Amino acid sequence: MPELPEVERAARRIRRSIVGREIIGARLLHPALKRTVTPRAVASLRGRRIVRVDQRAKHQLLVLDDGRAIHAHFRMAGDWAIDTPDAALPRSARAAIELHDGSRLLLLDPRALSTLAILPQGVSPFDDLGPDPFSAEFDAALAAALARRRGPVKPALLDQSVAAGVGNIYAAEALWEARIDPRAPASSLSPARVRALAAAIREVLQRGRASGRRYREGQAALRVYGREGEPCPRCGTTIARLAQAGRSTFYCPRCQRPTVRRTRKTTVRGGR
DNA sequence: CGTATCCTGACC
DNA sequence: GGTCAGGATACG
Repeated sequence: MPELPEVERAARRIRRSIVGREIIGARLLHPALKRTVTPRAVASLRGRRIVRVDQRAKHQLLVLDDGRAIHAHFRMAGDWAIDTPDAALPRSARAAIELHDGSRLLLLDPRALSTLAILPQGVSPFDDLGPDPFSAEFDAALAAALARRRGPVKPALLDQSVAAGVGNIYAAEALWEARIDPRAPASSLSPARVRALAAAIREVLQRGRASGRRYREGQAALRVYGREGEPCPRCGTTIARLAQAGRSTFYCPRCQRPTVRRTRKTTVRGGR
């Protein structure tokens, strides 16, 4: 379930119930996690209090009272749940953290690709992230980053050092909004197109936040993602799909041209 | 840069 | 049985 709005919601949801609580026990429930977090590190959580939950892009930090932090990343399918230690563990439970107040925080992930790490004080995954789309410097930073990329724009948008928090769905949606071909070379976009793209990224993220529920293919909030074969909501042309860097992209072959230019008399600007 | 890889489950 | 999935990264 996690694109940025889901991660934001998940962090908010657990914040209320875990901040200020003391960890009385923690368990890893999947071999993939046991490979990356030592039993000793897990044991060291006992007795620590969670002082806050930080979240930036798709990264979450459960900050502990000794300065360390539990770093969580949901990858493709993670989520949090809160229950009690006596409840039956869901099949998708990958880690369990019991709290002093009798509640239990579960990392759920049917695919088991989520990651957990225990970070020493002073180490933050946030340091490697690019600008937040809602920050003041985003537009300029995006323009600079795209200008120096060689490949197509869509994979560039998924690079978290280019735009923090943009995922596969919203990259496709934003490109549709901005009428940019996902295959267009990143460095080929005009300043106006880049501005439109930056605004479109904010718009689709905002829409995702507002839509509240998880979105699924076929939901009205998504214009192109998962809609191969359906008509483009803007022009009626059949939505196409292609793979880039191993990820599916959906786009309108008509609205999203490499460059919207006509060779009649004068260059026609993008209007409808 | 693209591709393979980590996992499991849903769907054809 | 094969393909696909909202992510990130190691590698060629």
